[in-house]
Amino acid sequence: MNIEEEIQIKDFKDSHRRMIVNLMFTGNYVHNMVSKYIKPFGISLEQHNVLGILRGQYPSPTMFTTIQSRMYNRNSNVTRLVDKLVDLGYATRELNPNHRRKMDICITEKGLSLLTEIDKAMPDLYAEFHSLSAQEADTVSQLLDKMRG
Amino acid sequence: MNIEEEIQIKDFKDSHRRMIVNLMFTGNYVHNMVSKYIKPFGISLEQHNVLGILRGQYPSPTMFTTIQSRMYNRNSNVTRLVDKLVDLGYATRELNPNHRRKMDICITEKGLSLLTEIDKAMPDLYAEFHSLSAQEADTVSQLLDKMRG
DNA sequence: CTCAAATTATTGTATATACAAATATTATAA
DNA sequence: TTATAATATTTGTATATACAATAATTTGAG
Repeated sequence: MNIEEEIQIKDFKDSHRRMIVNLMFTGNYVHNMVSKYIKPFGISLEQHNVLGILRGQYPSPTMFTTIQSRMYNRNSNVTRLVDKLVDLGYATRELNPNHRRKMDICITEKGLSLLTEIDKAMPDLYAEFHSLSAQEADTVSQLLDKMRG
Repeated sequence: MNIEEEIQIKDFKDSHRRMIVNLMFTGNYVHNMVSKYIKPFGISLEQHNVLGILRGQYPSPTMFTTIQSRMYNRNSNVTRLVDKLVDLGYATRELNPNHRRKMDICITEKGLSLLTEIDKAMPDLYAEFHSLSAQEADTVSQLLDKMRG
């Protein structure tokens, strides 16, 4: 269904407006799809995003600002997301011994196992996006990168 | 900057994963850009979205489910967004006289004026997206429509 | 007609977003 | 060295998201 049908707009004034609306709508669409896959594992998409970043540095620790700069949504409040992950036993947080204003955030073994579990289900999720070919998916990525300038 | 540099990922496993991440990231990027344009007018992007839908039906009223189905984000809680718009004097809400379980939501004159004001600033906003040509913007829209199936 | 099902809107709750202010620590410049 | 600026994290607050539960009304099958 095209974006006009999807949200019942007769016609957009120009191509850029259509694209902007389409990007916000489709961003939410994708977010919802991925979110529904991750929810059953007991964490949110945003918490999963943080865990993935921690795994990328593992076994080195990561600090808050680094996590924030690598998230899909940089407005996320990393302090509170990490709080949750620590409560759940998926991450640890301690003061960096050399720079006492920095925090060392680390993924735990339990966190790594959880990610492994979630990874197993991922192919099923990605399969839902195969109405586009790999080439078309690449085209989308290239155009989005160019759009953000 | 491409998505790998943007969120510091060395390489994605495949084209579809890169696209999915890129869509979530870029959806947030666009949301933030548009949001910052609308904020100074005293309403949120989501409230603006509702007002636009109400204007589309004006002078006919619109009911909650119709608003919800046409929003960029369908998980929005329309009751509370409309509450806010009514408080601000941009919309009215009354029981539909023929179907007492439906509500008639209408944009006010004040709401229409606000939208007109905001529209005046829009070309400046859209200009920020012209790193893509109109053809490229159309290609993005077509591929997103196809992706959603 | 009557009762169950469907529709429409509201409310409740936990989490996330957006943004500003506060706090603590480290770096730097006079 | 001391004051100032920069960095890193936390906290506060208002709004929005996500989802489930409730309530009221209308529809429709029997």
